[in-house]
Amino acid sequence: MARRPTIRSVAEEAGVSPTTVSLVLNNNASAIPEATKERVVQAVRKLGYRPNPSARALSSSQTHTIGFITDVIASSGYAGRSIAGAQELSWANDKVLLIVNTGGDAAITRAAVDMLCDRQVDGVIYAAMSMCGVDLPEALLQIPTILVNAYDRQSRFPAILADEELGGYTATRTLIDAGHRRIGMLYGVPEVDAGRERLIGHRRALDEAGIAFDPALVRADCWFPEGGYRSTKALMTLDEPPTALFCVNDWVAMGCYEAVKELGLSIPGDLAIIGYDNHELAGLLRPGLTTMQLPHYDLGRKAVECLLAPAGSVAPNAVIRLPCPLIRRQSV
Amino acid sequence: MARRPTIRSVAEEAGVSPTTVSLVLNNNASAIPEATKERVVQAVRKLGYRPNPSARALSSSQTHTIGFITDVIASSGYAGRSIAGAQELSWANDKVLLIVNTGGDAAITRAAVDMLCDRQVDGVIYAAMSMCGVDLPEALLQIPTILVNAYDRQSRFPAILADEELGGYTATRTLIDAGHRRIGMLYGVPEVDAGRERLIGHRRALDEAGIAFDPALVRADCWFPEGGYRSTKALMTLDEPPTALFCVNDWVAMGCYEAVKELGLSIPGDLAIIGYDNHELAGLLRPGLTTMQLPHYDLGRKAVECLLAPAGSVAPNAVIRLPCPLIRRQSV
DNA sequence: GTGAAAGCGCTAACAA
DNA sequence: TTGTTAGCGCTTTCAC
Repeated sequence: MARRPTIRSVAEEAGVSPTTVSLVLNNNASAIPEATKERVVQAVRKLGYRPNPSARALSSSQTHTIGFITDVIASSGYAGRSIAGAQELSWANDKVLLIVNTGGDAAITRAAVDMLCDRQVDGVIYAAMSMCGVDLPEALLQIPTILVNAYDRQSRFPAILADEELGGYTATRTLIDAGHRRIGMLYGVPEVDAGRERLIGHRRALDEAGIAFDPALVRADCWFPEGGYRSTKALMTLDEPPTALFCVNDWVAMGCYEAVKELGLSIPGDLAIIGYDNHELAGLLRPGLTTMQLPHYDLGRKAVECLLAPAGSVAPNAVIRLPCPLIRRQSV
Repeated sequence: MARRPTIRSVAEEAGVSPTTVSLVLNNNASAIPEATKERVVQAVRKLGYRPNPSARALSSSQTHTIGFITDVIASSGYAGRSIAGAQELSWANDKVLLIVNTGGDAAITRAAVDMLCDRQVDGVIYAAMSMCGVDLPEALLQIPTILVNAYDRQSRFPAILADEELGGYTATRTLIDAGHRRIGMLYGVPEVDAGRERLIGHRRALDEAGIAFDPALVRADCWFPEGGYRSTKALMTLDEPPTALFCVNDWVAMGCYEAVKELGLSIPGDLAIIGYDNHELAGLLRPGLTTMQLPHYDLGRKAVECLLAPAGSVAPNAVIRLPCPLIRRQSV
């Protein structure tokens, strides 16, 4: 099998030294005349030369590689989108992603971090599948690190998060702008940070519009369709039922749909509904579900952007929040 | 910042040469007495020595890295599961996954393959998100390559696929075993290979049970809930309606559920339903949807297994089919 | 402007 | 059984 050309063969072909070739290829060739450069470039092309990354890594300690650690690859497909976002921006910058999935296991996480240190990655992205606080191994302090959809309990690393509060605000605001004044919220379980923040945003929108918050219109314990179904039935039999509902996620919204249908009401005529997550089925419901989209792709992309930024330009305790776009369909 | 220990420092600490250390660390130490080995191991531990992968790669041309190329990271989350499967088995074998997403672009695919060659990966996995034939760059012939959820149009690489035919058979067989004789199928669009194969399996199960195939009970053009809804309504108003339905996917099954509910019928009493895909919502439906699970995780795992197997043990034109497990819930 | 030479940390052929 | 030596292919310092 034909050996690949080396920098030496290129140098010979161009009639220069390996140093010159290296200089030209790495854009450190400010002092080299165009003519020489051109000869080198021609030789490279002619031989089809491609530098050997291992050799480059050994002598420069730069691998052009970014480690991407995930805790749990949820079946939801969200992980995939963050990975895609990170991968695409990496690719555009000639970097490549090294992936490890820890299953949430602390020992594996430690081992993964060690492995990434060994491999001299340029940076590490730690992505959690459901937003939460995490404790990460000390060793990560040696490498530029950034968290996605998670925050470090000790604030040692910057975090990129979806702006859930703003999302909750926007969702409710959308309902208000559509003319609603009696707006309920099917709120998730308190353990989930995201749900809590969405509720805060919901209340802010209400306040801002001068609508008194009515605890009777908020139902907790909704996370799956079943909960949405039950809560909707309960709310719609109130003396003064809501005319619009903000659901903590699309699953809950699906439960609403079912309840509304059974009650013989119509969406959005009798009840406007807005969800959260832009689940793959949201667009297939009848009517299409208006919802807030989690910016997983953007989170991954932003993480790489931060890693690529000049050292020090992102404070270690920075928290960057990315907006959740509103996906307008027909349910509001 | 303290430098990492090198093999030399370990050798000095242990009072041996770097060669000896290398031999011990790479299990080529058959000729080295226990006592010496022990000294080396102690020194390694004492110094916290970890070999430098770049250096190792440079001199051995082995990177312990597997390239994983995906075409489109679908929102369905399936990509994530194949990646997880591949990653976990890789990890268990001290290998690591390098990920590239091509978005289905041929130029990017070529560039990705070149990059993986440059980086001297031990092997390449090409995973497509919906099962299909693909044309891959020539350059891949130089590296052990295996396809997941896709097959090479020129049969140059082995492929790992879900056994859709067997899945279709098992689904229908499940219905037959539950006592049904009039079994319909809501069959997908003909362009999708998977749907066609599921239909073939369906007919085989019918044949085997001596049930005549009745074309009136098969409806094409179902892929989303809407289609399932319409087709179910149509089938259930037949003179002799089916007592069971095999849906080409869970989305279609969801449409069935809605139609059945509207018709005032019950599942599985009046109509048994079995789906395909084990969508994340399948378990949240009432009643829980019995369905066939796509073995994405296993496909990824199997791919790594093949790559790790001794060279030549997997024929280049091999097609390995993995079964889709039946997920029993309450709809049959 | 350009090149020689010394590594980067490890492996492996060969010698002892 | 162990050590010496010569690379692996590239970067980078320093001298010409």
